[in-house]
Amino acid sequence: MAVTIRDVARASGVHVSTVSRAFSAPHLVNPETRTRVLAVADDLGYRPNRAARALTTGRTHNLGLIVADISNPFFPPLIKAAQEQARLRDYHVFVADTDEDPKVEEDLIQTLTKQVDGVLLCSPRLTNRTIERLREEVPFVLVNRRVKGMATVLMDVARGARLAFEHLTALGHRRLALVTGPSGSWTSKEMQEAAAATRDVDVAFLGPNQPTELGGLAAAADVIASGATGVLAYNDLVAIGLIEGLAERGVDVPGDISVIGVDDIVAGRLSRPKLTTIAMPTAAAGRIAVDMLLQSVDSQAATGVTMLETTLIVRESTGEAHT
Amino acid sequence: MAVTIRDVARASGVHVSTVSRAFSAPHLVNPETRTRVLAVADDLGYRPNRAARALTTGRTHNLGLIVADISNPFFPPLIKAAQEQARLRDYHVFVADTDEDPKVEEDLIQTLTKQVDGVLLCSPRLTNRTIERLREEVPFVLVNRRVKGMATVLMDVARGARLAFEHLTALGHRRLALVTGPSGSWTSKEMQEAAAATRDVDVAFLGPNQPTELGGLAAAADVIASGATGVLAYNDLVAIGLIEGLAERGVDVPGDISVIGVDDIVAGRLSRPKLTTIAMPTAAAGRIAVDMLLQSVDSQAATGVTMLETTLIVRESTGEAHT
DNA sequence: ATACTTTTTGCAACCGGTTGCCGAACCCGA
DNA sequence: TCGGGTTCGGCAACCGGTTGCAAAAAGTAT
Repeated sequence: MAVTIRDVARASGVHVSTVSRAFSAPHLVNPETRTRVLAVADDLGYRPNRAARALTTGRTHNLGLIVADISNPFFPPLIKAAQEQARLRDYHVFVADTDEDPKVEEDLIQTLTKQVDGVLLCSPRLTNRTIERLREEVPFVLVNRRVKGMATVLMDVARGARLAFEHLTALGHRRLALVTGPSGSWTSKEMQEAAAATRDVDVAFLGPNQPTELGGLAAAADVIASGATGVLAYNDLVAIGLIEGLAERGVDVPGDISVIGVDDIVAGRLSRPKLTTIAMPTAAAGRIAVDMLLQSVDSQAATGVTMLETTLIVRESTGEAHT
Repeated sequence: MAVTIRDVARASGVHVSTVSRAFSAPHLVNPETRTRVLAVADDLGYRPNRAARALTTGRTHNLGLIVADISNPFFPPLIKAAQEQARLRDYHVFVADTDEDPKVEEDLIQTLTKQVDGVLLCSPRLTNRTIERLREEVPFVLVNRRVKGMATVLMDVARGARLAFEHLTALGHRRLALVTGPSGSWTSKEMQEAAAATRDVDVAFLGPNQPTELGGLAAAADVIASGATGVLAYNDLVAIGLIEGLAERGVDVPGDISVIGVDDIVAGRLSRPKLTTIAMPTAAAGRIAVDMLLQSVDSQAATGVTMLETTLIVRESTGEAHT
């Protein structure tokens, strides 16, 4: 059926091992022989069988990429970048979606483990303990989650949150709120810490909430009840939902309440009012994470933390407080 | 290192073939033996090596899923559903993104081909000829694209478009416009045909456009120039961008112009005005496509067309024409 | 020309499963 | 107790590559 290495060997009058080496260890074969073999291989349309290769080398040349929810616009740029980077290194990527469910997440990892050389865990909801257990089975790189001793790519949300709160206080807001995300979220925790560290103003914690528009919609009542006039939302989706929820209750943004999101998704740029937000370098995170992962696949040295900068982008959803 | 089938065989005092059969051909082994073997396997933490299995069976138990752009909110529900369905059948899914580029798309298919048992092609931008050539190499199922003799899942956009135009004319609009998508798009073509078939009203074709908010934003000028008061956009993203573009030019939706989108993405439900749109059963499409694909992987019978219904959802972006 | 390297190639085992074939064990009825 | 039919399990080849080892070839020094 498919053309194998033996077909190529026969057609070019050399042993299969020579063909194999022509591909995977060029320096071990006479350049002349090599070009001939390659020509024949190309002629026959030979493509190495990755399953066979995986069997002997123990390398599948596949990576796993696990995200909480593909539908969240935060992830696609990261996924795209990761895939592109992986492709450059001749790796393929399995993308899996956990539906924000830690149990699904663990299952998924278990299943993937045998099929991939490494796993990228984005914003995992698992406990540290579980992550540490799982790391025994397969190399990991974490994105947006901190576990001691593990390779990690972080985006500096704490700083972003600080910028957000400073922006709000500079506008005269004195009662602030933080609409948090899911409970297992590192991002959420970082934001809370940043909030706790801001002086001279109250920051109410409202949550946990689903990290979606619906979550924001549902949080609108809480926000109003809290009396806050400036709020930082877990992400843009939540912010957009929140703004909608507030509008339904006759509260204007930014007239009555200022809202800041996180992620800088495209929808935020086009919603009305345009969303003030903290931009996250997701594509860079994806690329870097893949590089770290491949590195730790080769050498067992799988540590190191990369911190990426975030930026506050001021648009229309924040305004001066009415004193 | 990892526990293999031979370890299990040794530990349970049977031959490897028996262990193998205990897993993949239960009826060929004594129930008693089987349970014992399974117990031992479980005890040892044995997991079959998929690469090894793939080597002998020729089945990788992987599927490829190729989409034009993961960032387009239209796809994630489809991807999720497809993955879930695949997982139920013990298959994994490679998701790949072509960036709307036919060349990347072809490359991707070529690379994936050897790694998967079948490929799901969503809204491909390739030519029919190319698709027909590629189908020789691996089973395909197409989503949102019609190529004779190939297994296909379609969503009835033509009918949806008809409903949209009827809705607009019923509101009194007499000059309509269709903001089309990319040139290779089947959906776009269907919409154009539906437009051409509507009687008693002009439908101007504006395009091609990028299938994103930016595309819609850019199309705003054309729409105004066309003098249309009712427009159907290629998808919700385009519609949202268009509404924004119109707003920037002082044109109100739905006051001055009515806009209808396609896909019913969440953002449309939360944008202002809430988007009137044609809902697409994307999750169902993903599930069904996977089933068709797996079916055509087993038996070579790879044909059949499934057409899924679409629905018009009227929200706030359409209104009466001012006569 | 001989001995000794170094490069190039072939040989064959191996990775971890699957599967066709065959014999052993077991069941049944006569 | 024996023949015939099932069921069960073992044997071994095979899938398509990779790789350690050794032989062959080519190059170098003496």
